[in-house]
Amino acid sequence: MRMSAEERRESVIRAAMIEFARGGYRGTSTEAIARRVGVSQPYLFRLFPGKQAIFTAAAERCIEETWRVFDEASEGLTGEAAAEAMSEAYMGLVEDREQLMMQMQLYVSVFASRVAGEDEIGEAARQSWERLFERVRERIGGDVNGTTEFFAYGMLINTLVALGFPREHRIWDGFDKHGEQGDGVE
Amino acid sequence: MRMSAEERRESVIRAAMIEFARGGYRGTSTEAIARRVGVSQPYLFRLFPGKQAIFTAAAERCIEETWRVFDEASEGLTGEAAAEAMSEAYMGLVEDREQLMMQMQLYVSVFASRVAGEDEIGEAARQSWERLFERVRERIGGDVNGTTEFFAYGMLINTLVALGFPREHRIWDGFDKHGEQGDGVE
DNA sequence: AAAGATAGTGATTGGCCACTAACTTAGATT
DNA sequence: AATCTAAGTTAGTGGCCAATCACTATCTTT
Repeated sequence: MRMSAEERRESVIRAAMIEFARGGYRGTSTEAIARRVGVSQPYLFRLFPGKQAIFTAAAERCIEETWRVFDEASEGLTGEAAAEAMSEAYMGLVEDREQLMMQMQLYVSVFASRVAGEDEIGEAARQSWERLFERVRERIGGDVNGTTEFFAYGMLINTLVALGFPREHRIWDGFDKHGEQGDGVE
Repeated sequence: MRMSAEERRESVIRAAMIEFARGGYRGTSTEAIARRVGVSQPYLFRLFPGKQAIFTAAAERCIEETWRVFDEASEGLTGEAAAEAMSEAYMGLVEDREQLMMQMQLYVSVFASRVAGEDEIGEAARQSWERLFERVRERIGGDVNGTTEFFAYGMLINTLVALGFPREHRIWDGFDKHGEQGDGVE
């Protein structure tokens, strides 16, 4: 039961990803996170300076993990083969929806906090995103247009999954014949 | 000052789009919406059954308005020309960010409410979205893959704008040479 | 075994917020 | 001018929630 502060922080981040993914920043109580961790609510504030910091940590972890999945899936591959491997891996990644929704929550939260005046979280998010983009680009082989297309289809996948379109729905039809055009999705 | 209930509802929806876009569902108080309308907060509950209903109305309006912009921009055009016109119009649309962020807020809220058990808002959102897709497809000329690509780039635009990447940023580079590949963005 | 440090809890608080109930004002109709 | 109706307000309530404070339990070191 008892563990080091660092280990606890780790499990808080994992729990926070799940809870924030579901409820967003404002819709998630620190109580809910603490309950999931199995720890008292006030203790969170010993591990993190505040709720905002927990969210930021979860968001950063979320993007990192995306790269981890891409990296594993495309290890040793390049070009089109790498893109296809990463696309397939991404479809699997969004399947469990926590990763996906945490991503979306991050996007809206960045905007909200920018409106509120503080853009720290946005600064961090942009950096993480750009790094992810560059890593994917490198893995694919340096093609900027191809990488952009890769992410474009990824963002559409995000939207359709978030909206709850089942994979059999005809809205997904445009993904089927896509290998022919060399985009690497599906 | 005094106006009919229907007119008031209209201005509530417009105010709600702005406020919900910034704060999301949970992060927006009915107080804030009422203040923007210039009316007392309890009066909102005479015009709408509850906060949720206000959000739903704003979300639906948001998607409708997107089509209105597409429709105007591409009137009389077909195929590639229509796609290009709509793409350009979309870049303008997301410029003022309210439309864009309301869209994103809708996506995360649909997921959240699905998790919470009620999928009514999701049902409505999927219908609106599919209709938008079909309308665009029809305007473009029936090509499913092209329409999918159109929306894919649209969703990437959403993400990059939400994250706050300025248009000069290199992350946008992949959009530049895009006409060559026949996608119609920028 | 004592002492110091680190992990963790219970109780509380001040503030916000969705929603209700009861009342008031403005405009049209007779 | 009186009346009816629809627009709008003031006051209030119960519930939730981030953060703080003061405290306890467990481990480690000497």
